[in-house]
Amino acid sequence: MEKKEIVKILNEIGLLLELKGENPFKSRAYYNAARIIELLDEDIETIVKEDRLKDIKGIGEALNKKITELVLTGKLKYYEDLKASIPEGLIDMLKIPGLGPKRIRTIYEQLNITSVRELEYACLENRLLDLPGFGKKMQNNILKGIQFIKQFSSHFLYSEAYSQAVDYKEYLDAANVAKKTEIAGSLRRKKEIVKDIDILSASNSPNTVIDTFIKYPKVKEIVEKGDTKSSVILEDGIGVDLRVIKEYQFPYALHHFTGSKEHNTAMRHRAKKMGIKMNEYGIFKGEELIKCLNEEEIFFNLGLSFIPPELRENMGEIEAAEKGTIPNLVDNSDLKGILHVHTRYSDGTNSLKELVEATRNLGYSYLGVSDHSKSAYYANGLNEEQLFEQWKEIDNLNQIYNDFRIFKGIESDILPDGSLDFEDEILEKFDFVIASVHSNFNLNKQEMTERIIKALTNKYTTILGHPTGRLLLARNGYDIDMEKIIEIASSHGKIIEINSNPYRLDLDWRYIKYAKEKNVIFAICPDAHNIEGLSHITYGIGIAKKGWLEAKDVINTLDIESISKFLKDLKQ
DNA sequence: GCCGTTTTCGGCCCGACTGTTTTCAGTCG
Repeated sequence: MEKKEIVKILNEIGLLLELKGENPFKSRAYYNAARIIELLDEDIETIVKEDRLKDIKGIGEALNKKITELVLTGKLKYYEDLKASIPEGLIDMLKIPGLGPKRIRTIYEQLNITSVRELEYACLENRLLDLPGFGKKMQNNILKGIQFIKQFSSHFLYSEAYSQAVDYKEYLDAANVAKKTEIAGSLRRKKEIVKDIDILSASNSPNTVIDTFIKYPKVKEIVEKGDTKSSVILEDGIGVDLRVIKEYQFPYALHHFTGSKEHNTAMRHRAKKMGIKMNEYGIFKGEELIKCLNEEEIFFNLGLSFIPPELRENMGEIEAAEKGTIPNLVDNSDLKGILHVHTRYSDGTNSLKELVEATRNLGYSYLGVSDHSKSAYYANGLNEEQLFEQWKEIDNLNQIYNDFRIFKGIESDILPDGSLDFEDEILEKFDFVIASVHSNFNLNKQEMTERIIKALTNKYTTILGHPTGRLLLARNGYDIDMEKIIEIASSHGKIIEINSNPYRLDLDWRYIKYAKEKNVIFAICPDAHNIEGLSHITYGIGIAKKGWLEAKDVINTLDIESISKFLKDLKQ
């Protein structure tokens, strides 16, 4: 059984136990185990077969037995029984804001309601009013919550949320009501998908800040308004939380509200072991505050070097900070050039010359052009004749600039049988070849993996484009064995793309870290279809950071001479 | 259900807000 599936089942058991009203620490043990399995670099089946599961901290006798049963038989009786004992609809109810396991249990036990739709009717009939702990307001909120989840999906792309957050922050800054305001939460950690926007302000008069906060013109609904905290929903459905603290508390609160929850939990455990209490208001030795002017000093007081927000996912960053091995993360300024753009020759909207000028004006020293190949008829892919025409134009432009170089590339479709889209005599003339899947997504896992591996091991392939093929919030990636593909990329010296398009952000950062450990090299590419698209590269940088990448791991941090040589050597 | 320099039981991270109460439970982050 697949790791992903095991993780899902363990999490679901945790949830079901909560709904059953079991010991909360018991369900936490399952959540914890799910996370441990999720972060395993090694193949779970191997671990189980070698009976090493029980050696992992957090997996005891009972979980060892259950996970082993799952991995070996693909089933778990305990889970089946548990699931059968609880109506499915109760899990859906958890999506309603303000409803947690306890209240759902009450609703189920007292009113025998088993689905969101039934719950909605019950609210309209005022049947919740008589339940213990419920009242008119609660019933209204549940109704509103049901409307809300009907109307909006609960997640947003990083790029969308980030631009909303920046606008909100600018509004607050302009109002000049707080001494400091920062965007925190998953946005600060640059997660590819976020649930809401977290904003943190420092002020001695929090009410003024909150009053200003809720008057933001784009606010559609005020969900909560307290003395230090407020939540609103914006017109486009995204929720925004504001916390106001005192100025001296700002670094502690910034760390706290940046998260992740898992990182914070691990940090508090560490602090506790050192006799330090840690919360959003400070770190304390007994009652006494340990003064910190910034996050660096907080980490320092816990015996750690600074951990960049992008790494705070409890994926080994605390251990690395303890050892002083936090990587010097790649940054926008490290990039010397751009690869993977589309021009008007295929489905781009700017001319080659316009893109070259734009790239040059942004301070880069080279541009790798990669229009679609001939099979991509939907994207106006280039045939040989059009290709020769483009090469001629590139040659001419390369004569004009002495400080800038255009590389001839292609984004070649990976055909269903794994072959590339041109004959070898054409392929060998490119400076670089990006191989990407754009069709026949529904092959089974083995077929798809073999297809991609065949393309990847093609002599002329330089870069594997958007490796999982996912479209965030819209389409899951193809069914492939990514570990295997990463291993092949590593052993064949092939580059893996970090596609910076905000809908893709592909390769996923969780795999990037894994691939880096296998010595894979990356290219951070905008996949731009117009001049504005060049700026997407900054999202790719965020994801590269989350994958622990340094400049040396990224091919387009090389200067013109080095990358020319690198690309030439790859073809040998 | 897990864990152990307090080791086989008794803890397990912490605080704000809301809505319900009349001192607190539940939810959320």
